[in-house]
Amino acid sequence: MASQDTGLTTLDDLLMEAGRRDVPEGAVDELVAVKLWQNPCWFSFRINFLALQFNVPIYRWIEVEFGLQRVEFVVLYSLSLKNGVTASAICNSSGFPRNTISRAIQKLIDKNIIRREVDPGDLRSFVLYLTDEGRRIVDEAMQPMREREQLMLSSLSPAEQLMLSELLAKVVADSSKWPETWPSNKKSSQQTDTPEEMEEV
Amino acid sequence: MASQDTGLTTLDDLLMEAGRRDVPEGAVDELVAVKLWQNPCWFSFRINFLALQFNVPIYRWIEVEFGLQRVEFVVLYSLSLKNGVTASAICNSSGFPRNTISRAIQKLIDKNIIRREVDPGDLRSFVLYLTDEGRRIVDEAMQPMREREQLMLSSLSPAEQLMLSELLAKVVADSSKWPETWPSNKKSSQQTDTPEEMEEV
DNA sequence: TAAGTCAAGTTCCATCCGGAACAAACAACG
DNA sequence: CGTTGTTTGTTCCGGATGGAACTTGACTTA
Repeated sequence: MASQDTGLTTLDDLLMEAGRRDVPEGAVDELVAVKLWQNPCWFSFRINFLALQFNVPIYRWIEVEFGLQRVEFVVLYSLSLKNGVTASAICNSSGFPRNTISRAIQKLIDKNIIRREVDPGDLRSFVLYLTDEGRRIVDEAMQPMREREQLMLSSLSPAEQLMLSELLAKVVADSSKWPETWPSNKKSSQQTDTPEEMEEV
Repeated sequence: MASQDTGLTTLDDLLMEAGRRDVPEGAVDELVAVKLWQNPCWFSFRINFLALQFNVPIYRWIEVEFGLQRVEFVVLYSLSLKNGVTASAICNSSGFPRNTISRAIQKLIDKNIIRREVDPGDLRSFVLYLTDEGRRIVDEAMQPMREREQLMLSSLSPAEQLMLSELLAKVVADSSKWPETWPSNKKSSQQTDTPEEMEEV
């Protein structure tokens, strides 16, 4: 199933098993080990796993400490990096749908954490700004977030961290080329497929 | 706030801006560019962004094509990598909470995509197996998933992909050392909600 | 054996989420 | 100017989600 068993090691096998020998047996949970090293989709597993390892503790803490949902904090954090952006810009850079972002913005305005002004150049859209309270929250949240990141990266040397940062940046910078629907053009292989009426099941 | 403005370039600045010069101006959305290169939490942004770029199109397609939720497919995929595991093992390797996984398992059993048997060694837990139908679905889903991954990695050379795989594996393999609550040493929920001095640095 | 503790799964329920439809402002074009 | 189509943001609503409490089985200790 993986690759043809020719006895040769393919590039895919190399990619999949990369780093295996550096890790002692039993250092990770058994199913995690399988997902790491016998997984054709090694990349998506690794980034999803790491994203959750960051998000779950951090957003739980933010919820307890500041009473903010994950999406609300994403909006707040976006503004802390660049004040005066619109809701749609936050959507595009975060991946959340419009209505979810819209609701989060409403809540943040009610809580007096951000404010908005009509964009004079486009009466449909609003430009968002942090309030002093919003700035205070972000500043307070930043240190634990950075500490968690640094803990997660602490098994890598500074040179390795630099390499990882470069590689990930290169991949992200390529993202505008990827189609948003998938599989892109080919209509799903097997015949007799009336996409109109899949309601069943 | 970022680093002391000494005029020197710190390691943090290097990490944050890594790869910037390789990307032409305007190749990415403006706010994405800021989140990439002026973001103290560069690592969590990059992995979260990439995870969403993979998940959103793929899980939307899986939903349409097979009528499976994301969590259901995660269970299914886990079993395809290692048959005969328990619900709790899937929780630990995926990051979803127990009850969410439990519900997904129920639905998959109802749909005849997996089956379960009582673990003879521990009557509390069940051992899960793919049915033929489950195997068929995973086999059919695998190719588009791999294609999406490869598209996302296509800006990297094979050598760079190998390096990225090794670095991510090293980080994941270190994950058992990270505490599940954060910040680890500080007090928690019962707040004396006065957001005071301990955070000032 | 009985009590106490822990671990695996399940159920309850308030909340959250996102697809789809919608209103309003812009843009293009005759 | 109308007409038509696109973009921005909001609302509706059914289904999904996860924290907390609960049930049952296993393990520990006396």
